[in-house]
Order: sequence, then C-alpha cells, then structure tokens
Amino acid sequence: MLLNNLFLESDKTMDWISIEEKWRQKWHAEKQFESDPDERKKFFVTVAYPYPNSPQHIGHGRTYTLADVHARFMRMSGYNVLFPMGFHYTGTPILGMSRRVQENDKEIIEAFRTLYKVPDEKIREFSEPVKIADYFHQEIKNGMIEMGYSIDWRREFTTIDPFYNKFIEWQFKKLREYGLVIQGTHPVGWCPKDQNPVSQHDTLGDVEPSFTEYTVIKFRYDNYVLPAATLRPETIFGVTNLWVKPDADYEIAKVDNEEWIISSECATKLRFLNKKVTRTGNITGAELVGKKVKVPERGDEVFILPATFVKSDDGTGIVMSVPAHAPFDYQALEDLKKNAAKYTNLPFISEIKPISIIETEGYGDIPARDIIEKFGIDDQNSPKLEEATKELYAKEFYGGKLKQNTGKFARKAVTDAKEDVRKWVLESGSADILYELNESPVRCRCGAECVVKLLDNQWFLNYSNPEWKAKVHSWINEMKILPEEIRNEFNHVVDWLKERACARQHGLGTKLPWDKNWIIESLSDSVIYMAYYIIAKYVNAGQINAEYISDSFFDYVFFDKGDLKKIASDSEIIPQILENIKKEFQYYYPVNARHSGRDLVPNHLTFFIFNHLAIFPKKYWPEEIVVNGSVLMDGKKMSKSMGNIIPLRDAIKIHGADSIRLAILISAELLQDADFNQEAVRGIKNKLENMLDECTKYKTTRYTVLMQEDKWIQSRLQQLIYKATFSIQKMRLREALHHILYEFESDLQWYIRRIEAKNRTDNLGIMHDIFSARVTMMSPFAPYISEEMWSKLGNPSLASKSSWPTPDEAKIDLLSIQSETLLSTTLDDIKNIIKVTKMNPKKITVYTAATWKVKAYQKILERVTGGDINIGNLIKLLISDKETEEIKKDPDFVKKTVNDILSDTQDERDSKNKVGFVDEMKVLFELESLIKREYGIGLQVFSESDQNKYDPKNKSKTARPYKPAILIE
RNA sequence: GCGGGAGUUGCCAAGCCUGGUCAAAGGCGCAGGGCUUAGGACCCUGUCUUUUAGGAGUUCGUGGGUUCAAAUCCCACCUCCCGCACCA
Repeated sequence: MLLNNLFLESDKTMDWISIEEKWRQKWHAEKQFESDPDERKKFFVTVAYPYPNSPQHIGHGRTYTLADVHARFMRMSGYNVLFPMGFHYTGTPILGMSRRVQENDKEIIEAFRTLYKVPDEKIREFSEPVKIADYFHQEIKNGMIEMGYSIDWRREFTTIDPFYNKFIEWQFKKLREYGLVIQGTHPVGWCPKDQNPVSQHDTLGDVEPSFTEYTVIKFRYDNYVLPAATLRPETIFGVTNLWVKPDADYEIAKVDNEEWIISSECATKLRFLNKKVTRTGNITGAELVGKKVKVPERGDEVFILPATFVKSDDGTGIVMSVPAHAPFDYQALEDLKKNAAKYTNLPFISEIKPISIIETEGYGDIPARDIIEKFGIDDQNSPKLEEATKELYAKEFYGGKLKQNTGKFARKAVTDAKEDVRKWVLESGSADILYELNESPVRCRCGAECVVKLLDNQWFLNYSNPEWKAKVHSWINEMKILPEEIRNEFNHVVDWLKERACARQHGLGTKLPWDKNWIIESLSDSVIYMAYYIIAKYVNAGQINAEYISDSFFDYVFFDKGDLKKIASDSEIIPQILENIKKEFQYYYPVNARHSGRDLVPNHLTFFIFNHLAIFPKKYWPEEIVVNGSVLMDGKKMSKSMGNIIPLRDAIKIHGADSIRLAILISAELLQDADFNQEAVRGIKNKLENMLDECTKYKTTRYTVLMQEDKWIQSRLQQLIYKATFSIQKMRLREALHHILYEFESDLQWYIRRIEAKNRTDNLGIMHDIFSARVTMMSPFAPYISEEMWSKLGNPSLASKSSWPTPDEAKIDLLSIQSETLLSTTLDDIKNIIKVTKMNPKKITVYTAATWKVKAYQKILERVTGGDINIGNLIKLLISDKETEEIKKDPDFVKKTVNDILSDTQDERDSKNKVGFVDEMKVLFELESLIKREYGIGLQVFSESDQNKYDPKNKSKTARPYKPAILIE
C-alpha cells in the first residue's frame, strides 16, 4: 500500500528504458566488461556476493553501485579491471523458507506472491530449497544487469556448485593442516523435538534465541548442594541468606557426582548441558526454610528463607541473597521483617543485616535501600523492582569498586572483579555454569519450547589463536581501508573475536571433508572465494570438471606447487589450460578492492582478512577494503513491517537505473546512511534530462580566438577535473558528484551570463569540450545517460571507453581567473549598494585604484606573504619609497589593504603574487555589457589617477586594487 | 562499558579532513511579485539582527585554548544514534 504511494508519480518525460536497453546491448556486443589477462596493469574489484533468498532492494544496490563506479573509473583510468559476481547459496534461512512452503504457511506464500511477485507455479517449486535460491539468483542477476553493473558474467558461480565444494574442502583441509580448525563444546539455542540448533529464522515470531551465562554458586547443606544461579558472582561476599519459594516442590537429584536440590525446570535444563541428572527424591520449599547452608569460600553459614519473588523456572529455583546490593533481596528481607509475627519459627530474622561490599559514587552503604526509596517500592512483587535492579546493576558494574571485606579482590573495579571471582569459584569447584534463554519461552517453528544445549564436538575456526591475530593486526594496519575510521573498528573486532563455530548440522553448503555430518557454515565458506572467480571461468567454459579435481589442482594454481604434467593428467586437464589458470590467478590476485556494507565489518570482512592471511602468501593478501553505510527510505530504516522496501527492479522501471545510481550515491558519503527519496530522484532525473538537452546544442568542435571568459571557464574546468579525480580516488563519490554536477554549474552560469551579455555565438566548440569532459566524468556514475549524451555531442565510440580526463596545467590561466573574480565581485558590490539604498540606478561609474596604490599593494602583498603584518613597519617602508610615498595622504589604506590580503586564502595570495599586475581598467570595461544587460544602463570607468575623470562625489579616492570605487546615481 | 558516528541559521542538509573566497551551498517551508479563469505546476526576489553606499553586530551542542584569522585545529563536558557474534 505504502509502496504505491512512493511511486505515485512516475513523471515520465523521456524513454529511459529504451535508452538503457540500447547502450546495454552495445556494451554487451563489444564484450566491454569481460576481462582476461593482458599487458595492462590489472585491478581486481569484488563485492560480497548476495544471498538469494529475496529480490534485492535499493539498499543492496548501494554497495554494488559503489563498486561498479570504482570499477568503471579504474577502467577509464587505463586498468584491466575484473569485476565478477557469484551467488551465496550456503545457509539455513532458505531451508527454513522452503520448509514453511512445504507446510503451506500462508504468510510466507503471500509474501512471495505479493511482496516479491513470484508467479504461483514457481512458488509451488519452492518446497525445494535450491529452487528458491535459483529463482532469486536469476532475479538479482537481472537487476544487476539492468543497473548497468560492469560485471564479467563469464565467471559467475554458486556456492553449491560441485567444483566450488571441492575448493572449499581444499580450503578447510588447509586450515586444519595449519591447526586453525579445532573442536570443542559450544552452547546453542536448541529445539529438543527437532534435535537441531535453532536460529532466529527457526523460531515462532523470529525471536533470536540469545542466552546469558549464569554462574551457579554451590551452597552446601549436609551432603546436599543448593546451587544458586547469579549474574554477579562477585557478590558472594555479601550473601546473608538463601531464598527459596516456600510453596514450590524441589527435586533432589544426582547431578554428576553430587546431590543437588533444584527446581524440576532446572533439572531439565541441566540435562541439555551434558550433565547426568537422576532424580532421587522430593523436598518442598517450606521444608528447606530455616535450614543452614555453608557459603563456599567464606566458610560461614547462612539461613534459608522464604521469598515469593523466587521463580522456579528461572535459574535453579534457589537464589542467593545480597540485600545490600540487590533490590529484590533487600525488599524480600524487609517484607519478612515486617511480618515477623507470622514467622515465629524464624526468630533470627531481625538480626540479619545487609553486608555492604561494593562502593559506588552517588550511593550510600546500602545501595539497594537507596534505589528502593528512590523508586518508592514497598513490596517484593512490585513491578518496579526489575527496573530498579537494572539501574543499580549497571551503576555498580560500571562504576563500583569492591570494599576491604572482599579478601584478595578488595579495591578492584567490579568490571574486573566479576570475571576474576567467577574464575576463582569455578576453579575451586564451588561453582558451575548454567545458561538461560533471555526471552523465554522461545518456541521453535515446530511448537516445542527451545532450550540451551551444550553441543559436543563442535568444529571451530580458532580466531583466538594469538599468532594469527597478531598477523591480522599488522596487516590491517598496512592495508588501505576506506573510510579510515573503520580501521580502528577492525582492530577492535580482531581483539574480541574468539573461536567461531564453522559447521552446522543442516543447511545448504559444503560438507566438512573429514566429518560428513557437518556442513560448513556460510560465514566460513565465503572468505577466500574471490580466488575462485579465476577458476569459475574455466569451469563454465567446460574446460575443467569437478569430478577429477583433487587438492593438488588447487595447490598448483594457488601455490604454484607440484608437477604440471602429473596434475594435469590426474585432473584430466589439458596442461596448457592448467598453466593458463595458474597464470591468470597470478595475474589477478590479490584482490585490489573489496566493497561491502558496514554490517559485515565484525564478521565477514574480518574473516576475509583472517583466512587470506592463513592460506595465501603475503603477495596475495587483499590490498583495500571499502565499507559503506546503509540506505534509508525517506529518512527511515527499511523494514518489511513498514512496507518501505523497494525492490530494485521496480525502482529501475519507474526511475531508470542512472537516476537511482545517482540518488544513492549523492545522498551520503561512504559511512553515512544514504537517504533515498522520491524528491531527490526526481531532481536528479530533471537535471540529467536538462543536461542531455544541452548536449544536443554542442556538436561542433570549431574554435575561435579565446577570450578572457573562455580562458577562465577552461581554467575552471581543469580545476573541476582535478577536484573530481581527487575525490573519486578517495572513493568520496558524493563529493565527486557534487563537483561535477552542481558546483561547476555556477561557473557555467557565470560563463553563459558573460557570453550572452556580449552576444557571442562563437563559443560552441568550447562548450562541446566542456560538456564532453563532464560527460566523461559522469560516465562511471550514470553510465547509460552518459553514453546518450556522448553520442549527442557527436563523439565517436563510447563514453565508457573514453579515458578519464587529466587536468592540463597549461590551460589554467591565473590572469583570467583574477580578472573574472574582479568582475563578479564588483558586480556583486554594485548589486549590494542598489539593494541597500533601494535606489533606481541611472548611471554607474567605477574607478580603479591609482598607480601608487597598485605598487603599494604589491609591496604589502609581498611583505604579508613573508609574515610581516605590522602596519607601522609597512607604512614606514612605503613612505621611504618614492613610488609609494603618497601613502602619507591616506595611511588608512595600508590597514585596509592588509585586511584585504589577510582575508584571502593562501592560494589566492600566491595566485595574485604570480599574476602581478592586473590591468583593472581593461577588465572593468568588460563590465559594461553585464551592467547593460542587468540594469539597462551605461557604465563609465576611470582611473583614480585620471585628472579629467568624472567624480562629483569624490568617490574615487576609496578605490583599492581588486576593490574599485563605485558611484551610482 | 568497549568500538564507531553525529549535534550547523524555521526544518532537511552541505561545509570540517586541507583554517581565510562563510552570515555559511542546495532543498523544503514562509513572504512578495510574475504567470494562470482559479488551484497546482513553473519563473523571479527576499528569508539572523541592523544599516538609504558596497558596512557593522551576533551565530554553527556547551565551556576553554591555539592563531593575525576558527563552523573548520586542540582540550574538557553535555546530548543523541549504531554494533558487540555463531546470524546472513
């Protein structure tokens, strides 16, 4: 519904679709984007390949468009650019989708039908996962072609291709050989019914099955263990009692070799954590009340007391009480004391005092009491307790310090002490670990309630290996990373990265070569695949076949290891072809630039570096990473629920590819979120159409003698080229576009104003050149319309085949720049005076500064450039010189001139220094035509030195160089 | 907490890296004018305060500092946004 609104107005004025089609065919016919090794320097640019579980939307378009501009720019700069694309089938979401189709899930089928516009007969096939991937693969590919991405499609592949599987197997064998694949246990969200790990896509309501690790402190009573689960093991020093739920039944169970008393819910949880749990008896909460337990590590005893806030399904059903620092505990204790009359069997209650162990700024001895008073809580079942607890925990965790009564942890910050105490109690055997789902209950799509399971024999990539980390760190510091801010982020990710599970039990992908029960997980089989683009070309051409390929093939291609003849014959490859593959790899590798969205920094991109460094020799390590932010829709995040996700192909149909490309690129610099909105697209479209119109006027390349304004606009063009090139090299594409599209526009306007005022028609050749250069520079950004403009300008061949322009120093004419600046500032001054005085001008006279002032100006400029701005010194100096002694009459001139000069930029001063003398009389005569055009009146120009000048109001004496005096009547 | 980003004139948003051309682009909104039967669209002018001569004053989250010169550099503080995993 919202979708339609966004596209209400397609305001079609030009047939963009057929223009795009026309040029796309030309490119295709010329095989423009197919890249094979040759004698040129290569540039290998890659983007993270898409996961085809839905059509791509504008957001996806951003990364690919950035990469495409990069590729096109480098191509025009003379490089042999390889820009390939593959498709990532590996993963579980497609599997989940397919299962829902099998189950005839209305919601997903409706989404396919209306949101993604998949034909019904296709949807029926979707019960097979690969069909989903295949369908969206094609859909995404078509979109990429329509967007004009300059991809070499001969190298396309999917990650379930048999040859790719061989490649991934090889990769994993290598990693294992280097000791980087290890085995261990690992907690996961788990469905007890399906006997499988669950991810967000497997749960009802798409809940992420996240969980928290609790420390379970073992309190002892007789031979029994009463385990209390806590998030704050450091508070063990402040325990005053335990809490149980008096009306609950507890289990006595043999857990491994100990007798535990726990809730039955807890017993279930423990079973999934690889504990042997056998129930041996029952006991009620009430029976436990009043008993004494021994506090581990402290050795003293505390009582078990009743509390209603205790829940049997949270933790173990037994809670350790730290009333000084836990609001729940404090309140429960207060409640007991209030009702002491009811608990005649517990006469010691009134003697239990909170033990304060943490000191936090802004809180007293008993922080829990402070916060309870602040929140106005008076009952342990108050809903406000949760919030109070959260606030106090955060405050104490980040700002608290342990007090003297905490033994060897005294004076430590809570942040550190928490981890230290946890280790200490775990090592001494007085604690255990329990995992608890954060948002229970989490239900699997099958309906069963999920649990946390400790998986045995899970395979990990050992990203915590210190040597590996160190290597990655040092390479990150050498790599080119754009934008620069991200470098720190990468380093930080490397620091906190731990072992990562690299195989799962279901999903599409490659099987672990040494343990076929596992499938290599999607973020592990997509880290060095850029090397596979080289091979894919030969696979697709039918020159090599997965069936006969063994590891030696990859060793030969990537490491140049082994005997060509033997490997060729083993792999059933013609030796020459094997040799070519190897040479091609050596030519294109390493990856020169990898583009990706920001969300992939903490995972894919970091793994990409890790794995390249592990597997390849240094000369093949990636050179550059370019990271971009996401795309917003009218300032809001795109989301299914908002209905503001626009499929890329729909957008192309309505706006045309070029307008979308520009809209995405121009609205933000790399790291910022780009805002895509209708208004911006329309503005761009208008702009492009107007430019195309303009181009039809400038077919001729004929030149006449260059006038001042011609030299000026040519100078400006050189500066534009310089600035645009600089920006684009730094991938500041928004900035580059601003220069090319908008900033230069004001120069052009001034130029046209000058031309029209002088009624000139002999400048079409200059306009042709200017537009050609501009169109060339636009070509990487808006490739289709640039071709159209290029041909309208009468240029041969293709814009995308032309060379990126280089600035021509010889065409920068400083004198004309100074002259035109003088003209326009004088014109501005005149305009300003008329505005302030609100007068109706009849006649305008301007006066240039006297000769001695010009000389003085140059002297002052020289001194100021040298750093001397002392007015007194300057005046002395000028008086002492005959040429400028007239300064005596007007000492104020020095101060004003110094200010003039100081308010110029350094460049400006240099330029004035270089130019030296500007004949202002001559320049200002040019003003006449402009004044005539704007105000329809005449203009006179005099020099201040002129004896016969017309100067009724004695204005001329205020004239300064670059600042003529003005008289308006 | 750690890491990253941001705070600009009514609103959105450029400028900051590379200090001076910055009272600060552009768009929206608003006001006046043109065009139009009217509305819309479109075009022109204005839009911090002050000023009948191109000027002056006060502004770029807050407070300091560096500099001849600060939206821009440095320091401190305040506020807001994003990420922190086994998920593509």
